[in-house]
This record gives sequence, C-alpha cells and structure tokens, in this order.
Amino acid sequence: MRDVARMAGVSAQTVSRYFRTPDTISPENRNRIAKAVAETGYFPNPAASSLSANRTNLVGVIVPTIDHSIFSELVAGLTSALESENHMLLIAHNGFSLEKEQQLVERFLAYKVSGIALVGQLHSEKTRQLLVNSGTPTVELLECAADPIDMAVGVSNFSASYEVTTGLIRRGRRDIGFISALPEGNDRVQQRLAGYIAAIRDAGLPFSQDRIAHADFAIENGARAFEALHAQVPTLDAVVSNDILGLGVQVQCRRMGLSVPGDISITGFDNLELASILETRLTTIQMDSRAMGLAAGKKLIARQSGAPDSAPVVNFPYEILWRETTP
Amino acid sequence: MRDVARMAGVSAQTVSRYFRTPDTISPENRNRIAKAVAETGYFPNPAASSLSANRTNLVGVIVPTIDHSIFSELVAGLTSALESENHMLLIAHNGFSLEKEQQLVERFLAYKVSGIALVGQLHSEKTRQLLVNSGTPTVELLECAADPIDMAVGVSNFSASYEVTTGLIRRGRRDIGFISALPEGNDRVQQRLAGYIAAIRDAGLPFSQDRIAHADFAIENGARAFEALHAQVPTLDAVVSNDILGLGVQVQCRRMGLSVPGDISITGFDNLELASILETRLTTIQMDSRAMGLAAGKKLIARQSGAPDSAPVVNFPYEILWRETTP
DNA sequence: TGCTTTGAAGTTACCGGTAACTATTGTATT
DNA sequence: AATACAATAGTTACCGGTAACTTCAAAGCA
Repeated sequence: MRDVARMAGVSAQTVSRYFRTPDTISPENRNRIAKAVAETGYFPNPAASSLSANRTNLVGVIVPTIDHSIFSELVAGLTSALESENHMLLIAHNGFSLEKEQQLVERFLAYKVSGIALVGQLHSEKTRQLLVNSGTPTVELLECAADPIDMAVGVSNFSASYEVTTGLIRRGRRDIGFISALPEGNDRVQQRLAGYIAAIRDAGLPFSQDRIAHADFAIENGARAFEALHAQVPTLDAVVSNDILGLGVQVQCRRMGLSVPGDISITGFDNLELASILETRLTTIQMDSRAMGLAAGKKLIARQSGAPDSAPVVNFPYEILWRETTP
Repeated sequence: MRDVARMAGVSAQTVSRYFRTPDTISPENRNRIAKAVAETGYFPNPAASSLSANRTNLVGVIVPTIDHSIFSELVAGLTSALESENHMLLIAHNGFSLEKEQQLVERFLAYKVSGIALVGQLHSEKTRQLLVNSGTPTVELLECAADPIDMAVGVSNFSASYEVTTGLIRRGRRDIGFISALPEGNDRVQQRLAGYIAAIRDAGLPFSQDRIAHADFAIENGARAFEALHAQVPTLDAVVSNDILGLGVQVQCRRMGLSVPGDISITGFDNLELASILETRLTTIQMDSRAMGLAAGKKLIARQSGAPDSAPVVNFPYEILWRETTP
C-alpha cells in the first residue's frame, strides 16, 4: 500500500480511503491511485484490514453435509449473494452433530466473521449464547418455527408435512407411514414428524411408532425402510417421506409387486429432479433452497450496517406437487 | 492473549509458543497457560497471526458449480482433510469461466491462503503464472493429463472414455454418439471427447460432428440432446455420456419406444446413485470424488512444510461398471 | 575452574492496514 | 470581514499476534 501511495503521490490513508470510501477523496487522487493500483496489481491485505478495523468480509456457513443437493444449493445461493459484495464464504460441515456445530461456531467467531449461516433452529444452548453475545449477524436456514437467534429464512416443515398428510387422507388413504432422515439434531425432520402425527391424530386415524422409520439419505435405505415398515404394518396404504427415501420406497414397491399409487401412495420432499424420472412421478413438496441461500446472504450483508432487520423471520413458500404416486 | 499471559504469570510470547510450539515451553507453564486459556475461553486471533507470521490456515477451493454432487463430494473430502489440521475452507464457484477463476485465484492469493484447489487442468495463462509465482501450494482435481501447476489428483478422462467406447465397439456397437457437458473451459469433457474420438477412429468407425452433442447438466437436457442426435443420425446404436445426461437419454428412449440396450446402448460417468434406480441400470464409470478431495487436502497440508511433493501427480483409478444399458 | 552449549523465557520491533484526530483549504453564512 | 463549516488530506497510534534477538540459568566439557 505504501508503494501505491508513493506512486500516486498521496498518503497511505488516502489509498485506504480509495478502497473503503472512494467518494471522500478527490477525483484527481482517485484516478492517480487507480492507475497506481492497476500498475502494481495491488490488493489490500484482508488480514491487516481485519486486524485494524476489527471486521472481516468473511461469512461462515455450517451445513450438516455438503454433498446433499439441498445443502449445496443453499451454499450456492449464499456464495452468489456474497460474491457481489466482495465477501468470501467459509464452509464447514457438522454431520448433524450439535456439539460439532458449537465448535465450528467458536472457530468462526475467532475469525471474526461478519455473518454466520446455520441450518435449522436446533442448536446447543452454548451455541445460542455465543452467537447472541458476540452480536454476529446470524441466519438460520430451512426452518422457521422457533424464535430465531437473530434471523431465519426457511419454510414451515410442520405445516408442509401436516398439509401433505391431510391431502393423502382427503384422497382416501387411511393407514399412512412416515419415513425420513434420522431425527437427532435435525429439527426439520422433527417438525415434519410432528406435522405428520398432528394430521393423523386430527383425522382420528391409526397411529403407532411402528409406522415410523428413519434412515440415512440413500435411495436404497428408503427401500429397506419401507420393506421393514410394510412387514410390521401390512395394511399401510401410504408413506410420507422425502424424495431420496421416497424414491427408494417406490423402487421397493416395484420389487414387491405393489402398485403405486394403487396399493401404496408415496409423497416426497424437496422436488429433486430425480423425483420425476420414473414414469410414475413422485408427489413432492417443492421449496427453493437456492433462493433461501440467496436471501440469507443478502440479509447477512444488510445486517452489517448494524441496523436491526425489519423482517428477521422470512417464511418461504412451499408448494405441494401432486403427481402420479398419489391418487 | 495479554490477559491469558498475565493470568498465567508469563509473557505474551510464551502464550504464543504454547499454541504454536508447545514442546518448547516448560510443563509447568504449559499447565498454567492451559488453565488460563480454559478459564477465559481465549482463542488466538487468526487475522493477527496471519498478519504477523505471513501465513494462514485458510485453503481456497474453486469449483465450477457447488450444487453438483461430483463437486460437492470433492468439497466434502477437502473439508474432512482440513478440519483435522485446524484449517478452514474458503469456497467459491466460477461457473466454468476461466476468467472468473482467475479473479478468484487473485482474491485467494490476497488472502494469503496456504493452499488452493482447482478443478481441472485448464486455466488461463495468468492464473498459472499467479500461482507459480506466489509459490502457493496448488492442487488440480479430477484430471491429470497435463503438467500440473504444482500437484494434481485426478483420473484420466481420456482413457476412461477411450476404454468405455472401445468396450461398446467390442460389444458390437457400430454407430456411437457422444453427449456431455459443454466443453468450454472444461478439460474433463474435452478429454472425454478426445478419448471417444480416438476410439472411434482407431476402430475405423463412422465419425461426424453431428454425432456429438453438449448440454447443461439436467436429466431433461439429456433427453432433448438425444432426441436431436437421433433425428440427425437415425442409425445410432449407442451413446457415451455421463450419468445425468445418460439417464435423460434412457428416459427419452423409453418415450420414443426404443429398447435399451437392444436398440440403443448407453454409458454414463460418475456412478451416481440415480444411475441404478431404473430397472435397466446405467453402465457407468465410477471414480471416488470424495477420496480425491481428501487426498488433495492432505497433499496441500503436507506441502506447507515447504518440502516438494514426492508424487505431485496422483492418477486415481476408475472402474467401468458394465450394467444393463449395454449388451 | 572457566568456557561453551543448550533450553526456556522475555524484549523489541514489526506485519499492513484503519480509526481517530489534526491540518488545510475553500465556501457559505451572518 | 469574521466566523462557521464542509471537504479533503495527512499524522499518529494501535489492532493482536510472531520473528528475531537477547537474557539468564543450568548443564556439559576441557
């Protein structure tokens, strides 16, 4: 920076102003500095900036796993929102462990990130405290049921699940199972399960724990989970699930000679492209992960000015796409 | 840090040593400092560290798009390798633009990242220069045909493609088409195309540009591309592609009443789970993206000691899984 | 015993920016 | 004309660590 300053015949501070508040320096100096910067290929050292100004242009995101399209779309949306603002994204994964999440939050805070994005609203108490006390802008993603730590951008998994279950009942289904990801540390799944149970109860239909199964994300796991469920409750006529596991259910029905949606109706969640490649396209719930990531990034940037967010909770819409796996 | 030092009754430098070279301080001081650190919840400021020591524990990765499972698995592998070494991952996407990639490399270098991971070996000349001149450990991923900038961890897309095409020929196919992603800025696709062409030429089979199509990643795009290809060359009896587009080809064959593999054989690439959900499972080429990301992360860490890598190019194995879409 | 070596800790200066303050000039206001 | 004020640029000190150097005591060795 001193080189650039000397070259342009100004002080270092003026060069600093050129980058941070260009409209507070005279046009002549602006041009001179611009020329010097172009010649030298100078780029301010973010570490020095950060140390001196006690602020960074880093945003941290913690996702359960990176290699799942829902989360990677969130991340894609975030980077898109941040790159235009000259921010960079630090990424980490916690494998659905709230303890790991807490450690990562601590590290992010040590980095003095200017924003943190988390998935879900279920966190350790310490995590909440750390974030609230640090005053770091925080956004929780994909769910918006509880009080946010700071801001939240998500959908109501409860009502989506309630609504799709009720839809199945209205379509004549009377014995509905539920297959989804493992519920530990995953409030989206917990909310969906709660929504399913509420709908079943409200309709006065049979409910039992052995109509419920959880499995890791993989098509084949969905197949196995349904096989087990069907063995326990042969009267099952529908399954509420997500796209990956639901596709497995569909595959398993084919193997077992059960007709879909005749014998078994299936609903998914996420509207992945693979939900509609079989002739019998999976009924699913669509939400726009990428748009949520984008919105979250914008909210984090906006909060940096220090102003409180006027709408800290954004309840994103979802849409139930009734297709061929339901009557 | 000064607080911790005072609390433990030592100098700040000793606290610094506690974190960086714990075995150079006495056990008593080590314990005292450990206690003080635990009490205060102190964590060294990475920005100050970086500024002073001219080194960071940041690694940058640039992928074409984040929301594609191949790339997100790479990223997952990278984070796994880095987190154990207390490094953090900066992520950015370039949308297959080499110019964008260059800008991102410039930014990463400004951050003084301790390592950079890129996809492919095709980069702008300036990008190469920047990386070589900066001396930053760099690893190129998913391809290892050319001289690496520094290190490379990938597969030979050329020979994988040559081999699968030759396999189709050996199985009696005589008019083979090629459908893949857009080749601009994507050397993996270019290598696969070259491998396909070489195999066709070596076998003396018909070759023409209108047997080749490129499309963005999406199942439906694969379907449309095949529709167009088949209209141009009705004698086509096989298509070399990737899993996403290949699945689209398969879907389109069903729509057009063409039997697979009877009328049309199809091969994919990547062995995504969705390649095996249809009754007719897609023949595909399997490689382990996550393992490559992991290996790349380890190599970057190892290079930080300054020692040159003894095996800068790692040619990962791949496996052709001959399944039901080929005879 | 005197000299060198080694290990552990402290001192000092500096990394490269920016906040806060001061200085200077030109313009608006009374 | 005198004062207030805004716009612009410069000066100084500091952010929180660490490299390089220095100090000191204990151990090794002739």
